[in-house]
Amino acid sequence: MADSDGGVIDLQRLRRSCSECSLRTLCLPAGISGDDLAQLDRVVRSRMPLDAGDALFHAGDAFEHIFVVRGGCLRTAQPADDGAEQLIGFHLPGELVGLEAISDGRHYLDAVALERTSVCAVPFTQLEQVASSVPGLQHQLLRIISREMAHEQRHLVALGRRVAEQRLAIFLFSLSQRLQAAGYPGEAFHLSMSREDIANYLGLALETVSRLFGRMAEDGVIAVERRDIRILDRVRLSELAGQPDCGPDPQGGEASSGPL
Amino acid sequence: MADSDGGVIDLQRLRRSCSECSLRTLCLPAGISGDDLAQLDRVVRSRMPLDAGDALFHAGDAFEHIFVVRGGCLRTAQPADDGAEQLIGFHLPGELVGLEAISDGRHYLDAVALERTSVCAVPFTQLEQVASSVPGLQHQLLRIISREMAHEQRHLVALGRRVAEQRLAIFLFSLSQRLQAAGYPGEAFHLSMSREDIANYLGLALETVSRLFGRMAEDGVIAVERRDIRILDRVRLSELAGQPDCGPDPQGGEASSGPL
DNA sequence: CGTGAGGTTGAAACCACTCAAGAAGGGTGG
DNA sequence: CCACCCTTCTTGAGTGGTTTCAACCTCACG
Repeated sequence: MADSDGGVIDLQRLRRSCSECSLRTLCLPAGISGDDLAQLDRVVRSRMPLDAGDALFHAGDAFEHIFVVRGGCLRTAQPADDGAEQLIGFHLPGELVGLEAISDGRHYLDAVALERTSVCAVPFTQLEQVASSVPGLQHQLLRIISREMAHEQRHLVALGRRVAEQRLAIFLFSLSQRLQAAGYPGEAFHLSMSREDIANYLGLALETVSRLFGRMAEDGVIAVERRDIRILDRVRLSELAGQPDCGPDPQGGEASSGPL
Repeated sequence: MADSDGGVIDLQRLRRSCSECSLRTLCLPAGISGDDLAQLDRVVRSRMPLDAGDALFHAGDAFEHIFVVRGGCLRTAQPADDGAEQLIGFHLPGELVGLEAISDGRHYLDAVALERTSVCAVPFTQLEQVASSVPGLQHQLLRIISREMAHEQRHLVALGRRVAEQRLAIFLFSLSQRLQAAGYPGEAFHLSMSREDIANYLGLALETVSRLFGRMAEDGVIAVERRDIRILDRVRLSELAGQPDCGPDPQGGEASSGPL
């Protein structure tokens, strides 16, 4: 999703602090400044970028860090005995990964980069300590966690639809909104995940996803060229998704407007 | 789920403190004692029990409290324009409700009691304040939130299965484990939700759920009598669910064992 | 004892899945 | 630069599980 910057490893970047990060208003530092931000900065560690296919963690690994996606895209999936897996989430810039492992102290998901992806690692124990002394950080952490739950719940809504086209519409609509929130164009974007991943994510066969892309393109709702998507008719897409278009013109419908 | 105690409103009970609550080891007070627990106790408010069908909150309501189920069962659902809704979760004793509304400051789900249900209400702002001064509470709050995310993710896994029987098996298996965690028998229990709710929760038609109960009973996996369920063959149920039986005999399989 | 909500059961239609083959890149090595 | 391979995606045809529509049952309740 949205090109990670070039191929050269920029060591300068790895040292970049939260205060200089373009995602700071979305991420943990939101609403924090001065000395408090410095405290946070001291525990956050940038990591070397992951290449596509690289794992951030595996099921069974000890839980030590919360991760924040800074650029690129990750997928988390629950492996099954027979090698099958269920895709749990795609994670875009500004989003947190690893929260579900707090309670066990151990990951039960695999997290893998779908493209060149950079993340910040936040040692959980230290994060808790800083959050205790910086109420603004605690608040922002809870806000972000809540946002992640809302993402998951939209995924649940998608999977609950019986008609495959609705599921895909919800997926595309939600992805568009999340990309926009992360500062990328929401109308035209590149899918970093395969048809197979989308199918798994939506509980469909990959052939169905492929056919659906074709049909939605025929209908003029979207344009598809391999993994490049352009939303041509946002209203129709939101109708398919069964959700009010809370896009550029949020017309005050407070009650029924879903989560991001 | 599990009878809420009688019908008489026990005012004494409404004043009962966390330190006397049977759920305290599952709930926010876990690992907290003494003066810290007293601080928490001061902000937690028991509520008059809800009757079946009563709403705890509606989509559109301002978010002010986190709720903890003390007894009974709640369902949360996302309403849609056309009156349809997607069921998001069932909430058993010891579980939190309302977390997804933190980020918006507004609920977008409806929460309704499925039977006579008592809850504690925790004003969120005050909870944050106490959590700042009581690190153990902050930690426990994050642990519980993580547990709730794990519940949701198991729901995702269920909805991702293509075969209806697997979805129902995962639902029953998961419900059994959660009831056990809450201190109720996990082998035999009463469903407080209708077939329609289960179907909605699993993305199926209610007739399919009905037929599935019949088939699983024929196969000797469970016994069904109206809403009373008894698990007869836990191994076969867990196989259907596609998950190792992490029941009474957890055989050390760390990596592949799913969340609760 | 009527009534209605909730649940079961049956038959037919349909949508999505499976199996299968082919097309379209993208990468590698000669 | 082209040939080749491999992965990914598309497209087609047939099958089957789930949905839909409909009737009937059962129990709780007034």
